[in-house]
Amino acid sequence: MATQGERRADTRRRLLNAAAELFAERGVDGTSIDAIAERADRTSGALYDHFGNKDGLLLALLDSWVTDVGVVIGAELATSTTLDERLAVLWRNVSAPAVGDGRWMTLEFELWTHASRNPDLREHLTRRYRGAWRGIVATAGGDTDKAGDVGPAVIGLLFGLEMMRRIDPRRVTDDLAVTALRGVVEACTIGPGTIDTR
Amino acid sequence: MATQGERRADTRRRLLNAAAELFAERGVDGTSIDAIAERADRTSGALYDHFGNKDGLLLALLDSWVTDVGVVIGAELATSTTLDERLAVLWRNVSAPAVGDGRWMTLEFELWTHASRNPDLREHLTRRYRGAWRGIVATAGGDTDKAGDVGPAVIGLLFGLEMMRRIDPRRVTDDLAVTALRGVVEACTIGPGTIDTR
DNA sequence: CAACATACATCGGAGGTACTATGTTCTTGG
DNA sequence: CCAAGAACATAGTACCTCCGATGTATGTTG
Repeated sequence: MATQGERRADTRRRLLNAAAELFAERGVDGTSIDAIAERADRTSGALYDHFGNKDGLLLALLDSWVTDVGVVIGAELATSTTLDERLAVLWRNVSAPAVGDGRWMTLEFELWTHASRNPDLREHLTRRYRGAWRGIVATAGGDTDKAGDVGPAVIGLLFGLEMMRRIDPRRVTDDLAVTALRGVVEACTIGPGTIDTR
Repeated sequence: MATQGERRADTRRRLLNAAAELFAERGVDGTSIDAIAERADRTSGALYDHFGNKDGLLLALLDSWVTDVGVVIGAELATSTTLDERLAVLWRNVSAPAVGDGRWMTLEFELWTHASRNPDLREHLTRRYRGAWRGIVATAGGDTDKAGDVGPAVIGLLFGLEMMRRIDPRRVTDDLAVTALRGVVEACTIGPGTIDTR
């Protein structure tokens, strides 16, 4: 019934979903092409026809996640006014993202690790993160000279806090995250040692 | 000439060094037991006799790294007085550690990823990080109620900043790191919104 | 120097891996 | 209705992997 294009798009979704699940469960290296194809009710031949090889699948998966999460964060930021609210939005989308059953950051770290040894993947990640850093400046920072530094600092803290939360969830509360994030934003946008009480 | 114990200790060191190199180069999953043994000029039989399996080797390697880096950090902290100096010490030992030719954090992230799917490893890491968090409180924090939170926040920021630095080294300067770390310390130890200019 | 222990090597089974070349079925434009 | 090709399956190659049972040389002890 479905046209060829529709069927192809469906299998692409199936393969990406299966890969996301298995990568999060067993890791990228621990997941075989055949296992992904099997969970997607397809065969390895279809997978290679779509993505070429394992890295191609990784890149495609990465892109699909980024657009999904980006859309959610953008929508939530649009309805928030204060700095604390915005920081809470960022943290919530890292610690308990609406998309992907909490598999996002697991996958993100995995992709980062892989990128540190794969030039193509690394270049891709570099572009992504630079975009995210710019978004942070627009979201949290003012227009000071040092405001540019707030991007890597905030994203870094978000990621690092999530790592610590995975180690000990009780110790990394939402309040702690927002407090720490505010500290970084103030330090990076206003300058060392002086802060207004608002 | 050497006694049995000395030879065994030497083999152990060789295997650990080989594993550290290969894990950093190709990743844990990308490294075979045979490759480790070969680089150490031993065989897989010796490796199994020493560590039982790959996870045993990982745990042993983890312990050796932690003690090494811990000693260095401790020594450097002892000779530093101001908060900024101490934070700079922490950052330097993360971004350019004296031990391991910069392979430490690569390995640390790898181990973290592995631990997220291996209960034994995770428990091990949990204990390690809790110890590190306590060390941070003693190093950077005062004795406020919220001072306990400074541990996960500072370690998280250190790790996250290093992740960002790997993506774009020029954007994450030492000054940025110390500034951001100070912001987190102040926000977590003193409380929200108010900071003395000293 | 006999009796034993230690430290490591050898060898191989059983299975998994990424990837490819070639089929097969179905859609679709003319 | 039919040829062209898209979408996927099949079956295979060539290789690598962990792991352990067994063998052996070296060290140590009574």
